[in-house]
Amino acid sequence: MERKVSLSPVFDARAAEAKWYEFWERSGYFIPSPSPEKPPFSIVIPPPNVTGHLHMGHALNLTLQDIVIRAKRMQGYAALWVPGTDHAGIATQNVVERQIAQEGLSRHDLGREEFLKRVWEWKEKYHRRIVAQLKRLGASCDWTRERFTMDAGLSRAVREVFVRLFEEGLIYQGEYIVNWCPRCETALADIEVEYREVPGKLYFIRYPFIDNSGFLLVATTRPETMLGDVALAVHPEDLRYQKFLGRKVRLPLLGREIPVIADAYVDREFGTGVLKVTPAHDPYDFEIGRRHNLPLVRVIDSRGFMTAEAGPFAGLPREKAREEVLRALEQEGLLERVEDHVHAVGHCYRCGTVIEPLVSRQWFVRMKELARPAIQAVAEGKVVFVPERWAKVYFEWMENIKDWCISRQIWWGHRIPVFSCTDCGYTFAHREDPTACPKCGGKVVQDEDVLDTWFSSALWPFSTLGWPEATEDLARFYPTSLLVTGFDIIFFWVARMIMMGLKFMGEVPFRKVYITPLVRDAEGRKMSKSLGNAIDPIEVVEQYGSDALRFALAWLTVQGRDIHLSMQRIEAARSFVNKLWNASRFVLMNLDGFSFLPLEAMDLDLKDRWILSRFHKVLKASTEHLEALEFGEFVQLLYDFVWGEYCDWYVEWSKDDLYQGEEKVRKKTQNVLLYVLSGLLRLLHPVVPFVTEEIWQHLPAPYRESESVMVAPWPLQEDRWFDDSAERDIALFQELIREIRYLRAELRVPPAAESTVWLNCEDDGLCALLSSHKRYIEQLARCSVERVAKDLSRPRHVALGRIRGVDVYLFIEGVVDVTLEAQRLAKKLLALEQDLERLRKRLDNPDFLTRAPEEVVEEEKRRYLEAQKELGRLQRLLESIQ
RNA sequence: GGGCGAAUAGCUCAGGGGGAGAGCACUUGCCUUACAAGCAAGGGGUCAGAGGUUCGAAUCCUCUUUCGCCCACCA
Repeated sequence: MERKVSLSPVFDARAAEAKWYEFWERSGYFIPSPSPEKPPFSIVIPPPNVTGHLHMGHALNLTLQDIVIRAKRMQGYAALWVPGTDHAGIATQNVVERQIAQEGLSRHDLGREEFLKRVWEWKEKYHRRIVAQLKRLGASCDWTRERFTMDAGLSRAVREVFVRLFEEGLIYQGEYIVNWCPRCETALADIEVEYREVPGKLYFIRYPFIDNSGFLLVATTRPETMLGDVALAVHPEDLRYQKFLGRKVRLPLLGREIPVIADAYVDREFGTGVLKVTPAHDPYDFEIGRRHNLPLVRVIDSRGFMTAEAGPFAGLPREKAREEVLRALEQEGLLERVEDHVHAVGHCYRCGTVIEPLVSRQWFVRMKELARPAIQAVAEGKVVFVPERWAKVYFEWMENIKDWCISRQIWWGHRIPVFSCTDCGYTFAHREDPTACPKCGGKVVQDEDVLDTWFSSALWPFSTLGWPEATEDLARFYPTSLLVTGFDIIFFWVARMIMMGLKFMGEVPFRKVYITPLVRDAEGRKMSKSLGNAIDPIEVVEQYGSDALRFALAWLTVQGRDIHLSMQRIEAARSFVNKLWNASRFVLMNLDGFSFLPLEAMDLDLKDRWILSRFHKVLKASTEHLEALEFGEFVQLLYDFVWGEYCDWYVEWSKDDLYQGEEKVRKKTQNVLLYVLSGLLRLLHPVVPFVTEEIWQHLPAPYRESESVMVAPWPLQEDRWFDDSAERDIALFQELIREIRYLRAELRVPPAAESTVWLNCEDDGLCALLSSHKRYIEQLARCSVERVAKDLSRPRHVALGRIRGVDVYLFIEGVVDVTLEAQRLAKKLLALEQDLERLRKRLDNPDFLTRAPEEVVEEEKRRYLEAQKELGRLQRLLESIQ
């Protein structure tokens, strides 16, 4: 069978990407095999925000998931990757609010229904965009199973979960102080608050006793909240203040009389040791207030403005109120001093606004009870974190878990399915929307709030598979096999999925959690739009191709360190893809007269046995790395093998056979080339799916084992191809070739000129090996090996080279520069002497001889003898030229 | 305040109890019929510092320094 192949010298990534993704999807390859004998392997995608755009973190995440899922598919699993998107409550609502703000409108102008209509429109538009971006990366998701956190099925799951938790008393409503974003105008969960160190001030304010017998000095960072003070507190054992307990002070500016109380929470060391208590605006003051039955005085409203309670400051925004309060205090001489003070201030994780702790009525989930089995499951290894250390982070949080505030005062999300009767006041959760009060038949109204977006995310691994229906998918693919996500959402998402999975499925949601590193820029800074250092993955795909990006990301993914992504690294990856492409072109362009031969039927020579040995070792090691989710090591091994062994040596040596070998030899080498290439394409396919598919499609049968590399079987690894002796021999040839190349380069032999070389070997075995394969040397060192013998005497006009066991005599034009020759050899001699010295020291140490393992001692002795022999020969060689 | 991670070539990083590695960058020479996104050769490092364990430490332990991250109720 003859094939004429003409392929461009540069891989056309763009054309391949469009062509092959469409082909794979059309062929149904992304859909897991229904065949029951195939074991299941499943991943659910961390659903990207529907209105978001793909950033490098996603690209990394998706690449790693795709690598695993593609490999598992080839390894014979029914591999399912469930795609989907998240409605991302606050984030999405904010985006749409900003958009309508450009029309001069607020959501309240539109009304709930109209506003939600706009969000849904937005969602449709951006959903298409994000899906298109996933596809460009090559993600082999099963799009027939795509889900959205607010689609009908998932909404049902959310409602089912809520109602069950409600009925079990695990969801409750209460009036508590919560983190409030005055810009988003909603409550936030504790973990949705980001604390940032900001330089601030500590203000020392005098609170005069009502009998004017002096004052207490209080330090605060938030003077405006003093308007809501209801007490001063000191530590009960603080001797400085005990005498004031029970007395009253006058609240500056407002004149309210407030008591001095004792509470152990107060830190005697901080400030003056006197704490102003503002239960309505500080979480810990709230607790103190409860303990002491103090009233709540709200001076800041839900939009961050001062309330009527703030007296003369009513209506001011909180920042302005601070200034005014300070000015007023100063005027009254009550502001004693101001100190610089750095402290952590909470910000909204969605919009960055400073959080205002406010008291409001919210829904909470009791977490302790849910957390207990989830802690146990991880402790027992039912869920394994990779890298392991993240389990510690998980435990730490879970063991100190607080109740979860799940209500949000926004419109975009799952409406809380709690209804109350306007007539009798009966409040209940319900799976369907009720038409009337079940108690009195009166009119019911639904709670206005929606659920935290993470509530629906927590159900993702089973809701996407059809729960609460008992679907086949659920039975087959739950628990899922692997979750790939970032450490930043271990609390938000991973922990909650484990809790909910155990609660509602009675089983963990995934067996393994792979925590990806963070993608940073080349300088190690977080990639962000504001820094302008973000590399847009889609732009990279446009410029370098999806394969290059995927390869670069996987290459950099090693345990225990963030990724520093640079364009240089992406270029290097692109170069590799092109290298693979060109090596394949070479193989495909040299298939004249090809016909298939099984390896067993071939007359394999040294280089063939070597490359097959190396291939099977690499196959074994790389497969193990992949199984262990060591992506960087997996990729590095293949990179080194493809470039440093297959291309640099085997392909080069094969040229003799292909260009001038007899037919039998040519066929043999064609088959070895194809055998290894076909294996490499399959090994590399999970990382670089497009280029491997493009090449695969050009492979001759039977190396193209299937209609697509995507559904080809993983290469079969066989130890019987391991051949240490061939590897040792080839290593010698490589060493020798490098020595001759080195001499030629040093002596400035014109690259086109062919050198004459004699090889003086120290034993017959070496002679036989080198002379029988002297073409290996001639091919790659551009020389003619005229003589290979033992005890060759050194001719005049040669440059001297030396590797273990072999003197190299390289014939040169004109006079030999003895000084240079001596320098070169002396360099080697020095290295050898140092080696010998180090070995001698070790062997002279009786402790080493007695305590080191025997094989180490033997090895060192062997090295010593070899080095000694080598040194002798080298010295004689050096003497002979002087 | 507690915890975690990192420090190795100019840069980005692998490795890991017994001979210092890669990519990029750099120097030199090559458009050699797969590839100049390439080929060949070369220079370059007290493996952060100090102790300790060990026959042997870049590697394990302790401390220190620097950087980064997470958690935490000092207003």
